[in-house]
Amino acid sequence: MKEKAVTLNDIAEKLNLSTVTISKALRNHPDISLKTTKLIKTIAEEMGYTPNIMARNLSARKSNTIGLVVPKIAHFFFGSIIECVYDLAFQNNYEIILTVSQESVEREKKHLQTLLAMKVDGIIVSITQETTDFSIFDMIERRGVPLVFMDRIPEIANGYNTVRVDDRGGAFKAIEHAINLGYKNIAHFGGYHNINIGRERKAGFLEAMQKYGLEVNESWVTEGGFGENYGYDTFMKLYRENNLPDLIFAVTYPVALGIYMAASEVGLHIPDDIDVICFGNAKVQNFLSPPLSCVDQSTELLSKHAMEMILENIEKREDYEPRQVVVDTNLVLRGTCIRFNKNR
Amino acid sequence: MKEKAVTLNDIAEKLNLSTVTISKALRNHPDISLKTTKLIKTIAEEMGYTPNIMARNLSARKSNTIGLVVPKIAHFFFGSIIECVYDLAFQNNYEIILTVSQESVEREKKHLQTLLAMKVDGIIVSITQETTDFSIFDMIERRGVPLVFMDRIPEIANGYNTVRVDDRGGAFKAIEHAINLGYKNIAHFGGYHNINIGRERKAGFLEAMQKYGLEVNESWVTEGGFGENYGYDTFMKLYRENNLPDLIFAVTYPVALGIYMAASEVGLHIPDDIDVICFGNAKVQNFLSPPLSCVDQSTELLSKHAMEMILENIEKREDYEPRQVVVDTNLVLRGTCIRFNKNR
DNA sequence: GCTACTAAAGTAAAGGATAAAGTTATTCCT
DNA sequence: AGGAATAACTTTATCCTTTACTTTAGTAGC
Repeated sequence: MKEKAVTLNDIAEKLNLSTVTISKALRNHPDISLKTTKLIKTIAEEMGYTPNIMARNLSARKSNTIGLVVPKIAHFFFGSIIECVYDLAFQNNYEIILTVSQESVEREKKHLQTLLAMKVDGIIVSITQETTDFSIFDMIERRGVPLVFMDRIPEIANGYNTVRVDDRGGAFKAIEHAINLGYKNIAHFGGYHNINIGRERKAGFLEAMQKYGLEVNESWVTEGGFGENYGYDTFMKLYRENNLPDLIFAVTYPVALGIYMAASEVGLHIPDDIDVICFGNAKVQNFLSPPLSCVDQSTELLSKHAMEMILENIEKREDYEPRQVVVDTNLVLRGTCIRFNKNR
Repeated sequence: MKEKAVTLNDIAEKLNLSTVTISKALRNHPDISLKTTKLIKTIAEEMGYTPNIMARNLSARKSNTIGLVVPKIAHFFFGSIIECVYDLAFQNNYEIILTVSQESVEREKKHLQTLLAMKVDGIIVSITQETTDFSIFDMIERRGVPLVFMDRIPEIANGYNTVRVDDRGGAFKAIEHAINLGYKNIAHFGGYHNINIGRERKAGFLEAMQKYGLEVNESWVTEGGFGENYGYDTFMKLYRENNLPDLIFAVTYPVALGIYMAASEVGLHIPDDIDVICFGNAKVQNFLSPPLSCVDQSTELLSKHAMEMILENIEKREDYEPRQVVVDTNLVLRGTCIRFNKNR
């Protein structure tokens, strides 16, 4: 019933050659004559040979595999990142082992250990919101496994490869634009501070406000995560207190979606009654009404840099010096935050 | 500089025991006394031992790994599927090797070969829109590798494990609901017919129309894919021809998004001027105005069945009989397709 | 005191592929 | 002709772990 897989040995026996000759021929090794190589390849194809990757990796001490650890999948940002990374890996003949921490520190640690055990050639990781113990990363370094932090990076990342978005600059860009339109009463629904993206986006917001001498209303600067509920609840709270700003800068687009929902529920119209802009781009923003403006962070660039770094690090090994890359942002203006309504 | 990984042998040498004893102890084999087992585990921990999964898999002829092939990642439906599958795998101590075909037949084939080469214990696959050559799947079967088709399944799936959504029933449910509201002029922006979900959804639409004796306007039943552009373009075409229906049933939610965009562009209001309902649920539908009603297909159920089948198939091997599972759908009513506007 | 059995460990081989070093046979150079 | 260089293979060792079988010592039963 079950067909046994064809091995190098099977081919070798059939052709009365040694296993190694087969192996070399299939890898186009110059040791083997063109004629023999051709013959071997034909027969291998005919017999339906597929290499045993486990055996190959074990023997070659190289897996052509990169581990990827992300906190979430069904999320536009990470979905795009993953897609890009997979694409680049495919182009470079690498396999990706994707693992998902679901924002859980224990899972993250377990996944990293698994990746080490699988002998991946390198690891790209976006840490969870709560990662505070970095000993595992030191261990990875000591093992000599190339490592790149992407987007979500630890506080002390010196000596590590990092690729991140210019969160602070992006936030600054957005707020500066809003201020130039005439906005003064600006709120920031911010993310958690223990993660760089939360801190930096807030910092950019504050920087812009300060630069233009605008007062920051404490009750308008909140901290509460990255999800729809947070946006919805915070908006509702301010609405009930009759304390709404003119513009809200949301830390992520789901937070902005929560705001859209709340606004529509209480009959306030965006962008006339209250305006919104957010950090992070997603396709759906085009289909909202009004289409949501945002600070775009290029997942392509992020992924490209991360892959380039990891591949270079894998190739050069000891001779490689870790780099810190910061990717620039773009302000994408659609139907919000494009004019200041004086009659508010 | 680089720390060499600790192997069973290293522990064995340190303790003056044989490698096998260490291996057995770490796997709680009854051959080894409790005392020795404890000692070995302590030392192993101390030395920072991590098993070499390549070697283990090679030796044990089992990888505890399931291959997953999907056409897309950054897509709500597949994103959710993947997330669910990963979750279930984690709970069952399996690893997932995810590969993405990007709707390309060649990539799909290559990925399947890679998964075979990696000696995964089973494969779950959602085929591309264009997969017509199924010989590779026969090969997988002959190799005795458990296989489950999920959501997107081949035409002739007898003898294979399949898990799919009741596309026809779901479509029927939606159209029947609409007809009961009073709708008569209903269009269907359908998907490609060479894939089951395209065919079946259309069949459900036609079935409902026929059951209630409604005429099907040929120019309202189109075939063109699953993306935003298709929805947008088709709507615009009908609009220019002054040939818009009262309700459009979109084959996917991106198609519906395209319709939303087009409608807003030409100043038509949903759901009063023209109404929409679609197949497929996504979080963002709640944040559109009006919130988009749809036929919900449970990714949890789909994934759960697929994983259960593959795990059972892996365990029972030869004694296993392939199953065909059909998952039911739910009509989720939000802001569209909830009343029929007579003044149209 | 002898056989039978069990507990706890060890030995050898297998698993499939690759790296490094070794073997022929042939060609080339002077 | 003698020696080096090269082409085309083969041999052997290695990667690390597991499986199947064997050994050894000690205990129980009669």
